[in-house]
Order: sequence, then structure tokens, then C-alpha cells
Amino acid sequence: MLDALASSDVVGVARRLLGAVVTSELGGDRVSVRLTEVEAYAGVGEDPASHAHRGRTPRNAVMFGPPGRAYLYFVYGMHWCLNVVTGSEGQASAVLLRAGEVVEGLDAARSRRLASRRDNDLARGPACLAGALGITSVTAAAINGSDLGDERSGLWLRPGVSVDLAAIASSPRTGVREEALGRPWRFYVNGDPTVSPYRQGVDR
DNA sequence: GATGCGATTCACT
DNA sequence: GTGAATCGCATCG
Repeated sequence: MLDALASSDVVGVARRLLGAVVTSELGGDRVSVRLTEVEAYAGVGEDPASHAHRGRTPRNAVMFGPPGRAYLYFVYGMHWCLNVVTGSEGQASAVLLRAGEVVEGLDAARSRRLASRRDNDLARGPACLAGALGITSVTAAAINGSDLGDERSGLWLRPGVSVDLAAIASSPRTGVREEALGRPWRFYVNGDPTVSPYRQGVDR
């Protein structure tokens, strides 16, 4: 699994990540999520929608490191998003984990999310996924850059039931504009109830 | 040093 | 369908 992350084909890696399982032991409770929705982001100069597009900064430094690491970032002043670094060191591509199905630790996931949420919504959306896994402003700093192949990190990734290629659908990525429309790099399990609703990017 | 905006979500209309 | 909440980063002066 983690060997596959070293591929320079970030789009192929993204597709293969569907069905993989992310497990967290942050905060003491174990929660696992089977991925149903991801997005691919390429590296420097290749992909205007990527955080790495403008080169290395302190924030995105993890993307430039070795594959298989967790890249966490904070958006909109309140949300965390979890990425898996892919490609060889220096390539700076990554896959954003957008949604999944909670397959272990339902009670812990429920307690971290609004009680009114339905189980299918517990990890539906990138910030929800991170929240269900116990990623907060407290835990994020420790997890950012950690090795997803090592259980001692408290957050790790393992192969799950692979998803049939025929069941994988694609669309443009969420929230990004014109440049990205030619790159339908959002991949999801067609018809799965845990996939987040698609929102198109808007011009401002 | 100041400013604008973003790979979002929830509550409300 | 739309707006509020909220903050770090990149950009510009």
C-alpha cells in the first residue's frame, strides 16, 4: 500500500486509495474510516490548484518530503483537512482525503461530531473526516508530517477492500476554478451514501 | 506590517 | 440558496 504512494502518477494513486482504511488512535479511542472520496493534487508548477504550486513554504513543506506522510492544513479559520503525500521526495504531490465510511469506533466518531448527524455523514466532507478521526488544533501539530505506515504515529493507513474500477466516478475538484476543470481529479465511489455533495468553484 | 482570501460547514430562509 | 464564523498563509507595499 505505502509503496504505491511513491508512484509519480498521483491520479492513479488517488484512485487506488479508494477503499483503503485510515485508522486513528488520537485521543485514546480507535476510529477507522474506509475512504470513499479523494482528490489528487500535483506538485510545483503543474497544478495551480495545489498548495505546492507556488513552491515550498513552511506550511506545505511536508508535501515536499517523502511519500506516505500526513499533510494537515487549516482552512477558513476553523477546519482541518487531511492529505497523504505521494510521489518521490521533492515532487510535492498529494491526495486530499475528502470522505469515507466509519467502519470502526462509531461511538467515538459520533461523540466527536454533532449528535444530530447521521452515521453516513460522520466523515462526509474533508473537515468532517478529520474531525471524526480526532484531528483538532491540539493533535494536528503532532500528526502533521507523521508516517502513515507506522501505527505508533497514532494515525495510519492500510489497504481495505479494493474498489472495482467500474464503481469509481470522477468529477472536477471541489472549490477550484477554471484551470482545474480540465482535470477531473476528484474520485469517489459511485452511489456511496458517505460521499460528500459536490460544490463547484465560484469566480469572484 | 497590513490585507485578502481559501481544497468548508452549519444554521437559517 | 445564502451568509456567518474565523485564522494562517501568501502577497504586496
